[in-house]
This record gives sequence, structure tokens and C-alpha cells, in this order.
Amino acid sequence: MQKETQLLFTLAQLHTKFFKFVDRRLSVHSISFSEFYVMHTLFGAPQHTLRRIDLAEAVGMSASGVTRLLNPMEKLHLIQKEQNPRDARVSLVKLSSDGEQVYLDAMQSFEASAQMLLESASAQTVEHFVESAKALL
Amino acid sequence: MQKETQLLFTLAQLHTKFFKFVDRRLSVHSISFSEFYVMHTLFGAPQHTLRRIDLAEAVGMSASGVTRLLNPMEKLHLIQKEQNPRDARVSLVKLSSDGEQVYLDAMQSFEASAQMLLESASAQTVEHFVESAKALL
DNA sequence: GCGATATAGTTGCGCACTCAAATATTTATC
DNA sequence: GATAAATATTTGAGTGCGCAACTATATCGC
Repeated sequence: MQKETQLLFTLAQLHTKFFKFVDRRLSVHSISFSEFYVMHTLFGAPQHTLRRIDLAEAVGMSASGVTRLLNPMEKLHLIQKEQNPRDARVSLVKLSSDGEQVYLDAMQSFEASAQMLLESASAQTVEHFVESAKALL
Repeated sequence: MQKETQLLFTLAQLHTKFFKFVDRRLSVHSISFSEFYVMHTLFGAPQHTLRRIDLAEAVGMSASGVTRLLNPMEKLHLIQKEQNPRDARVSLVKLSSDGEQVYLDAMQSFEASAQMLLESASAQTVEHFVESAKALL
């Protein structure tokens, strides 16, 4: 089997293993990784605000996926809709202060998960992985 | 952000990017990556045969997920059910010769996908990635 | 300015997967 | 050897997400 093919299989296995673990740990905050990732993306955006379509692009989801993901989050006041006065088509999404708090709490769990998953790995291995993975993006 | 946390985000992004591409290319064989991975696993098993529960474990799915995935594959004769004469609870899954052919064809596409995704990456980067990823499993 | 085209977002439909419960069978205990 | 516990699988209910079609608004060409 060629190295490139091996890489894809290994990537799939690693993703499955790690994200099962992460999702279980995030569930104590009643959020999925997708929701967490959306909040993380909004948190890093100017004014904690993005257009839905740019959010979709940033997290690698479809526009409809984002719509369905955000609906319950809005009901829980984790995010809020805002209008763009210059363009009535766009619906801006803003991380609310409630949402920010949930995000920061969840980030604690996320970081703890990452450390648990990687506790037996050397710092060098982690570094190598991140470096090569970024080179592949 | 700590390196471990960065690793998880990078892993998520890489997985999304690569498997969107792979899934699109496998779709010409009318199979998903999950189906391909199941066939790959069966192909590598003795007699091309596994118990459903071991197959689930190997591909990182739930037992019920495997049941639902295999049902249509059996209708298409990609796999076939066999009984274990010693234990009537177990249902063995065998890759049929039709399935083997589809698998081998799909593997061509899969390998081509892998090469396209990684064509601009150095052999060393690929090697580093696989090595560190395996260390993390 | 008006029609054609493009863009942002939502909705209908369907698929893939999970968890928990149910079913069938085997193994362990006494 | 009957009863209880364990194991393999399927089924019911629900979630998460994508694609294609639709609505609403904006922009472009003339």
C-alpha cells in the first residue's frame, strides 16, 4: 500500500478515536463538537460576528447545515441574529455573552480532552504532527 | 492556545478537507467511504470474513450502524451473510467476489485521490505525518 | 430603470449514524 | 439441568448533515 493511501486510513482512524472522546466530554456542556467549533470561530471573529455563509465556509459545513445547527443555539441564546443594514439578504450571527461563557467553559473541557488524549505522546510527536498536518492543509 | 488543542482543530480541518474529496471520488463507484472501509477491512480478514461486531469495532462504528450499512450492500451482493455453526447468535459477513471487484476498482480511485490530495506535499511530510499519527493511535 | 443573473439563506427530503430497548442464543452457577 | 447473566444482533426513535429547490434581495448590462 502506498504511503499516501496509508495516510488517509490513519487519518480516518485517528479522527474517529479522538472525536468520539472529545464529543463525549463536550456533552457535559450539552454541545456537540460542531457547536463548539462554531462558537470558537465566532469567538475569533471581529465583533464575535460573521455572516452565516462565511461561518459555514470556516467550519467546513454547508449553508443548510449551519442554519439547522444555529436554530437551537439561538433558542438557547448562545448566539443571536443581527441584520446587515446594507444588505437585507445577509443574516449576521453573533456569539452572545451567554454563548461566550458556555464557549469558555467548554474550552476548558476541550483542552483537558486534548491533554488526556495526548498525555502519553511526546511533545515532539505532537509538534511533528501539527507541523505536517498544517503543511497538508 | 496549547499545542494539544491546536492539534485537535488541525485534525478536524484536515479530516473535513480530505474526506469530502475522497467521498466525491468514491461516489463514482456508488459507495461511501464507510462502505469502502468495510470492504477494505473484510478484504484483509481471513476468508474475507468477520463477525459483525468485530467489523464494527475495526471500523469504529456501532453494531447497529454496521447492520444498517450492510443491509443495502447485501442486496447489491457486495457482501453475503454466513452462519457460524458453533454459535447461532453470530452472523458472519463475507466479502463476495462481486464485492471484491468493486473494492479493487474503488481502491484505484482511493489511491488516486490520496495522490491528488498529497501531490504538492513532500515525501518527507507524508512520512512524518503517518509516523506521528500512528504514534498517537 | 428593467429584466437577467448572482448571492444569502431556508426548507423538503433523504441518508447515515447513534443510543437504548428488544430478541435470540450461549455460558455460568448452583 | 433450570435459572441467571452475558453476548451478538436487530429495531425504534431521534439527531446531524447534505443536496436540490425555493424565496428574497442585490447587482449588472443595456
